[in-house]
Amino acid sequence: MTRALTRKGEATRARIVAGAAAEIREHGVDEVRLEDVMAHTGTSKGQLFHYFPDGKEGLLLAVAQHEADQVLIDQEPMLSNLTSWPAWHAWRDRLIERYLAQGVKCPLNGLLGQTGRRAPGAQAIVTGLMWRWQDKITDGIRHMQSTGDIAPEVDAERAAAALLAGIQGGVLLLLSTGKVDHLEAALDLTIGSLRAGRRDDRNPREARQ
Amino acid sequence: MTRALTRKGEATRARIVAGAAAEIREHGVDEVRLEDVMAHTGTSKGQLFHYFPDGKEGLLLAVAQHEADQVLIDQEPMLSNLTSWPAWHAWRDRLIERYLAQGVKCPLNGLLGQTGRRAPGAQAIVTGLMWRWQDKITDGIRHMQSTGDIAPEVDAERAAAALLAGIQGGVLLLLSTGKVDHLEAALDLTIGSLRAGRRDDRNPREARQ
DNA sequence: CCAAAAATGGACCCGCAAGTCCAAAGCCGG
DNA sequence: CCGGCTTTGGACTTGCGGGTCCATTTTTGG
Repeated sequence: MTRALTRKGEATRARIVAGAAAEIREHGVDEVRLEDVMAHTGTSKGQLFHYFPDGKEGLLLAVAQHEADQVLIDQEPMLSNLTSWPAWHAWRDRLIERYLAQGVKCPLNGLLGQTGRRAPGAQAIVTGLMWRWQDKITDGIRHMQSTGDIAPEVDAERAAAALLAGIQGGVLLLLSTGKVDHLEAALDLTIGSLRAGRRDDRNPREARQ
Repeated sequence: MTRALTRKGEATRARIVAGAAAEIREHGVDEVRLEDVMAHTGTSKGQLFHYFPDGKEGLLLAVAQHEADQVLIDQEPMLSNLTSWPAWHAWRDRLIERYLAQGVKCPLNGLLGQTGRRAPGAQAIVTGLMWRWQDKITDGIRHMQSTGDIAPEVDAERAAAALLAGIQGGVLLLLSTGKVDHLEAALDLTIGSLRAGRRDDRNPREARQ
């Protein structure tokens, strides 16, 4: 079925995905025309539809997956080794460095806001990315708890969720304000709070209507 | 100049903006055609271009401003009166309730990801919204410091930035996962951390390369 | 070296939706 | 009640860009 790709074909397909991804990062999803991708990758319309029979839809989906994977890869090896405070801060620095460098050209932005609405599968890709990301953070917290660096009362799942939210929001605000301040603040305060090792995690009962 | 609008004209213009906003919330920016807005608001193409000479661009900008204002209005009167812990939690509950109800239909999503790229001015609108939002939170923190409910060493600006980031990320994750967990976690942990009233805010020097 | 299959190029089609235009109402002040 | 405005309606134009098609070249396996 899916196996009918020559070595050369495989290469071309990859080139298209990478080129389209770059183009999208640069100009945003709905600014990018198939023609742009063709020009940027040195391919013809025939090839595009040869490798992506579903047209733009399919291509976008492939790009989405590509970008989602890249997000986590860019955080390695730190993300998978959150086993000491220096490691955590190295990860923090990597995140800030990466997003600062990337600036406004955010694949996530395109993924969520735009691709999300279009391709039904893109939603799943983003969701999957988020869960994988959060799981990695959770693992890190659990490991720190096993070494006694984080208080055992902390709800690892929940703390990871909050941290991930801070990161996403920080990046979002970087996109609109152009400043990393929010990302830095969110990372530093949340990690600092873990480091202080108390249970901030108060059960949200009282004010519930 | 800008004054050539009858009472009736004013009403029609407002009707168009409100209708377009609703339509966009429901279906997303780039799914909405002028024709949809016309149908939904009982207007004709002539009127659209009469009131928005810049066409879709201008209409989108007006909608963006309308939605941005609404975001803050929806948090009142809580947001402007973060003067006690119960008030803070009432605000928290309002936020969660609002975004839970709204679900996937997020104006921000459209604003940032989509309108942002298109209209250059939309970026400014979002940025303005974020600063106003953050300022309100900062005021709340400062007030709590004045009453001794939050430790004076806390950097109000920075803490507000982190909290805002958590909120934005929480909403973003609500959009992709459909769960409020992240928003809840971010709010509860960050507010809880303020309430515990220590300086999580450690200077991020050490790990800096 | 030879089919068969895959890879490539690019001309063409076609629908959609933004934007234009103007003619017909409706409203307003004098 | 009149002349000129704003307001409204909707037919028409237009260009863009995704998708189709097929002819040609290259690769592959035997």
